[in-house]
Amino acid sequence: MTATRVAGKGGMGKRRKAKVQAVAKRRQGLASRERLLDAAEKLFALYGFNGVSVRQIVHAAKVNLGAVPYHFGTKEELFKAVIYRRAQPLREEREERLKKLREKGKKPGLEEVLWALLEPAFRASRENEWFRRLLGRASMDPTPEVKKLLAEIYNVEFMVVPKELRKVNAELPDDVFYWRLNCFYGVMLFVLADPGKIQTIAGKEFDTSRPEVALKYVIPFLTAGFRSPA
Amino acid sequence: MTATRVAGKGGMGKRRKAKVQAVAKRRQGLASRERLLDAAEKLFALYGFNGVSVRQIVHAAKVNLGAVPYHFGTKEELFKAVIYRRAQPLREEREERLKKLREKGKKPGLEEVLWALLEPAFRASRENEWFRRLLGRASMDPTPEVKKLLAEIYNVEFMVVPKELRKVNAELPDDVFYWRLNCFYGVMLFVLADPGKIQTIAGKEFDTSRPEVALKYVIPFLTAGFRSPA
DNA sequence: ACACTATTCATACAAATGTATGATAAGCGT
DNA sequence: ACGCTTATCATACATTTGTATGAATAGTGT
Repeated sequence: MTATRVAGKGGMGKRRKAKVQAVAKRRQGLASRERLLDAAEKLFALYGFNGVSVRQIVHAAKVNLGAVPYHFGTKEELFKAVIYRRAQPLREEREERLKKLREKGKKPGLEEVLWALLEPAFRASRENEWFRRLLGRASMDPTPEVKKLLAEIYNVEFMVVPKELRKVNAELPDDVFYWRLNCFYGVMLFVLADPGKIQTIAGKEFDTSRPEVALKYVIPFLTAGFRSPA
Repeated sequence: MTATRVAGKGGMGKRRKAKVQAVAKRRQGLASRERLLDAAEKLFALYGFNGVSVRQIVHAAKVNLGAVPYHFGTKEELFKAVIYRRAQPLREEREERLKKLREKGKKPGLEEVLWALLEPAFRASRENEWFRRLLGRASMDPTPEVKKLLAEIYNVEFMVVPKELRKVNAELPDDVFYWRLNCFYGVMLFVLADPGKIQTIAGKEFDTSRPEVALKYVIPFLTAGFRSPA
C-alpha cells in the first residue's frame, strides 16, 4: 500500500502510527490535524457529537473538508482522537498523585484520595479548557456510539477511580458504596460538563476560572456524602 | 383563517389551543398526536434531540411523516410538547407534597424536603418511565435550542426547588449553599438520566425499577452533603 | 535537483434530514 | 344526508449530512 490516505473502510489507525509520530515534530505539516483536534474538541464540548457537523469543524479549524477523511477517516474516529489525546496524560497525572500520596507513609484518607482523583480532571489540559467540558458532556451523551466509546475509555483510563475510592470506603456494604459512587460520578460530571452552570443556578457571579475553587466546595460535599451513616 | 394546518412559519401554537383541547376527549382522533408524543418521548430520552430524526419518530409511532408538521409544526415544537405534557403535573405533585409537609405542623427538615422534591421527579409519569430519563438527559443537553427550552421550563416549573432547599439550609453562606445546590443537581440529573447506570458502574445487578430504592440511597448522601461543615 | 511521500484542496455524490403541500378520508353538528 | 372542519396520507423539495476522490502543492531524504 502506498497508504497515503485512509484506506477503504476501517484501515485507518495503523498507517502513520510509527511514521507520523516519529516525524510529527520536525514537520511544520500536520498543522491541519492539530487544528482539527482543537476545533473539534471545543465544538464537541459545546454542542455534543451530533450537534456539530464536520463542516462546522473544518470551518472553525480553517482547514479543508477533505482533511477529516484524510487524517481520521470518519467523524467518529475524529471524536475518539480528540478524547484520547488528553485521556492518557490525565491518567498519568492521576496516578502520579496517588503514588505520591502513598509514599507519604500513613494510609491516605478519603479526602486526599478525592483530591488526587478529581484535581487532574478539573484542571485537565492546561492548554485548553474545553476538554474537561467535553469529558463531562460525553459521559452523559445518550448516543450509542458515544456511549460505547466512553465505556471503552473508562475501562482503560478511569478504572483506578472506583478502585481507590473503594479502598477508603472499605467499611461500606457493596450496595451502599456503589450508590454513593454513582452520586460521586453525578457531581463530578455535572461540574466538569459545565463549570459555569453554577452562575445560572445561583443567578450571580462566581469564580469559575480556577478549578481549586470548585474543588474546595465540591470535595467536602462528597466527603460528607461518603461518610454519612448507612 | 381556515387554520387547518400549521400556518406559514411561526403561526403555530395558537390554532387548536381552545378547539382541540375542548374536543380532544370525545374524539377518537388525535391518536396520531398522542402516539407521536409517546414515541418522541422515548426516543428523545434514549438518543437525545439530535440523535433522532423525525422519520424515526413517525416510524416508531406508526404515523405518517406529515403528522409532525401538522400537529406540531417543527421538530423543536414537538420536543417542547413532549416536555410540557409532563412538566406541569410534575410541579403540581411536588407542590402538593410540600403543602402536606407544611401542614404537618412543625417546620419540615432537610431530609423531608429532599424527599418531597425528588420523589415526584423520580416517579415521574406513572404511564411512562421515559420522561424522567428525558428530563435528566435534556438538562445536560448542550444544544442551544434545548438549553434555552430547559431554562424556560426550569424557571416556570422548578423554581420551587432552590427556594425550598434554601429554607432548610438557612445557616449556610450563599456561596456554599449554591455550590451544594449545584452538587445536588448533578446527583439528581445523573440518576434521573440513566437509572441503569449504576449497574454499569458496579458491574452487577441492581434493583432500578422502583424509584424509592434509589431515593433510599441518594437522599442520605445528599443530606450529608448539605449538612457537612462549611 | 530529483524522486517520492505526505498533505491540502476543490469538488462530487449519495443518503438522510426537516419541512411543505395537495389530495383524500374521517368525524361532527345540523 | 350534507357541509365543514379536522386529521391522515403519499409524495415532493431544498438543504445538510458524512464521506470519497483526483488533482495540485509542499516537504524530505538523497
